Amino acid sequence: MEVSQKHFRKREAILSCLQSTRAHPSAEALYARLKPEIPDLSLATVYRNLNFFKKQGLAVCVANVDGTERFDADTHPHVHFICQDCGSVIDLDEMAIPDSLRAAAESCSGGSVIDCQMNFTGRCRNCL
Amino acid sequence: MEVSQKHFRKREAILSCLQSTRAHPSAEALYARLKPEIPDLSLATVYRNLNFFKKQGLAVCVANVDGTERFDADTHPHVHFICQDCGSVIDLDEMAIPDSLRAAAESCSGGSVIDCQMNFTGRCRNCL
DNA sequence: GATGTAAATGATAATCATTCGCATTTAGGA
DNA sequence: TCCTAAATGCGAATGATTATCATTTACATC
Repeated sequence: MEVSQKHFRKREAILSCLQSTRAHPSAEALYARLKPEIPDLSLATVYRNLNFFKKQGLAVCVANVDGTERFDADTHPHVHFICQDCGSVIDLDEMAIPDSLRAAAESCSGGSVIDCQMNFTGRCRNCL
Repeated sequence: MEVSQKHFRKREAILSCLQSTRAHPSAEALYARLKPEIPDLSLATVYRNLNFFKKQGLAVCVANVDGTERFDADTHPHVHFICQDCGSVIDLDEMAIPDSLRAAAESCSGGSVIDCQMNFTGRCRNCL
């Protein structure tokens, strides 16, 4: 059991790890979280699979905090709060992005909208 | 006149270059635009001054496109459209971000909001 | 005009996140 | 068992950004 687990796909482990958190982890954070249970995991695999998930619509990059991309398995457009001090990315579930905005953006830009992100930056409750 | 210009501050040149465009340029783009008229300009100076402008509230980073930060001298929160194909960042002036959202974000998050950005990604009119 | 000082700059090395190249391993079918 | 395509590990390469440090500039004071 121990041994056979090593031979299973790591892709699923990475995806379920991303799906199990609301912390919007970076690639490095996912790697650090998985490494103890999957010792032969490579950071490159995490990056590769995150790109794969993006292409497949299983994950999105919701923000770039201090030069590092942050990911979310919840691909439904929603609002985030990003703390400039501690770098945490928090869902603001109570705030919805109305679908009407997408249509408005398309008519204003003349292009086709694929995704939307709305991020507030500031100082979070803990850092205040 | 030609010669003395070289001795004036480059900071103002960088800022006015940023203020004169709506293209949301990267540091490299600003550098390329200024280099012909200011041959002894260093890319490091562009980066340094962009950080300075951010601290002073004279500019903001509105998006990170393909790993490159894009800047705007218009610090008033407004909506952008980012083309996944050509990487252009376009203002959607017709779409306003109501001030009420900031207050809502503060009450939802419990933190203090400093800035807000709302970006739609997709394919622009030219690339369609 | 000479001088002192703090800020600004140029050039380049260093850093850090991310991607690439390639050999190896795995999964799953013939 | 053998074959093939996909997935992976490892380490090098890349590219954007920052740090370092010597030099230059602006500007006040003598």
